[in-house]
Amino acid sequence: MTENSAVLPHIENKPLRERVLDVLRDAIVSGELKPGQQLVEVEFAARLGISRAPLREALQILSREGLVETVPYRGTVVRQLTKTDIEELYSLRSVLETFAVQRVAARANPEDVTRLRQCFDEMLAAAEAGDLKTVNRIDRRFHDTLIELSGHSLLGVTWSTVSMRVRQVMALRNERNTDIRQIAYNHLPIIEAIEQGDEARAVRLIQEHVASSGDLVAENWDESQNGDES
Amino acid sequence: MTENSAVLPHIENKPLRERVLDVLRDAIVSGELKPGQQLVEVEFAARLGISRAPLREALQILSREGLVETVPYRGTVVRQLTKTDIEELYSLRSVLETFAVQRVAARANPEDVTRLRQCFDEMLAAAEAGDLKTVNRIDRRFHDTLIELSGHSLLGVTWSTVSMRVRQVMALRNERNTDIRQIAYNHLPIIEAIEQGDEARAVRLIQEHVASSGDLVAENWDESQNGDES
DNA sequence: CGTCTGTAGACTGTCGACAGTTGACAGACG
DNA sequence: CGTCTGTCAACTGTCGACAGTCTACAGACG
Repeated sequence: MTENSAVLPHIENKPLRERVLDVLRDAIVSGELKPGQQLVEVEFAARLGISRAPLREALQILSREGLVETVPYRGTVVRQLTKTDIEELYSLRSVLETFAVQRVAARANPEDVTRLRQCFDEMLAAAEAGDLKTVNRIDRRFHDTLIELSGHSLLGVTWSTVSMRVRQVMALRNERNTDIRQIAYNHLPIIEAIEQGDEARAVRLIQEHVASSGDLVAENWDESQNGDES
Repeated sequence: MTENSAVLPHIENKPLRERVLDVLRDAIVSGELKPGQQLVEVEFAARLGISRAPLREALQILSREGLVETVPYRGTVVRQLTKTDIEELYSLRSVLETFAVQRVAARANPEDVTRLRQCFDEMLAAAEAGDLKTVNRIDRRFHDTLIELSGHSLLGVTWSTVSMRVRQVMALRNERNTDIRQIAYNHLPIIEAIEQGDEARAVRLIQEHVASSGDLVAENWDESQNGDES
């Protein structure tokens, strides 16, 4: 070991399947690949400049995550999202976040609260600037942080699947521009309840928070909006 | 369509990866493949009489399910189970089952109760006969049924992952022969609470039920019991 | 004309071979 | 002797080719 400890950028050498996975996942949750669209292996492999093997391995995982649906000998399709799917998604999300909030509020660690407050501040700033996209990104970070702070790694991996699909729903929904600043302020009481270690109130607030956004999306969900491929 | 409607047995033609998946999953959750054991692709492909491609696709899924761990270029290993893993597993299990019980108790459907009672009866009969293996199998079925009756398909897929890993823990634990008949009787109050639509009590009972079995396993968990390969 | 059967095309499923990466060990060098 | 540098064997990662399966359509048959 020499004394040379200059910080060099890490050279990524992830297997192709992982890079493909990231690309496809992102394309699906961002709504770029629309529900119902066929994912023909030879076509996509060519488009990505790779062979079918790593692509197939990535598709297996996406299938397991519920983002695509694979029927043997028939191919892979981006999963359709029904109203029921969305209701289930948000109800499970509520259950998972409730669990996380319970654990975080029970500890009421000041450092945790600081991190959450930081999210809130940034979100508010973005809201003042009218930057909806950034607000949404920080909103995601807020909830991801909540899960992370629960210190429950299994909850973390479970959450990541649910979270991705929520993100997809957000990308596909009929834009419903509520008061953007209100979105930010909705998070404040949750942080305060956690800060005070008031578990019961924190739980009630997070449930209301998730339920209201879930209801909003579900009510205005148009089953037919996700037609066919582009 | 002719009038010939004789019921013929379905010929299974599942892709190899799915059959391989079932075989490997079963081997892992039954404890046949022990934590820490290396899964060398060429070796297993040869042992199963297939090529590496479908095996690899199956391994991707097992990895995503948390049963194995894959490090790029280094291979796949059956995942180790730490005490923390077990605590997380049972706490998440409790959360998921609580959610399911809430939904089932809220409906308090008589048919649902009948199905649960049937599990109980069979479990009791097996317990009287001293057949621990059957008791465990029906115990699994009881809890699976609870989830199924919740009518929440996303909860179902989430449960199946957790459930599998619980099964693995059961297979690997230091056998702790409690009163076998007591296991069966523990389920009865839960069923009764559901029958009466007493959501709060049903929730409390299921949480106690899961927590007690979780604690029992976690307390007696010996980290070193899962050494190396056979 | 309606129904069944055969065929063609476009896919997915599977395979065997080759390329790339890793960790361990042996030898060069100070 | 301790450290660094090749080299090697055992794997995993990736590829292109072939085999198997499905759907749709066209033609035979009553």
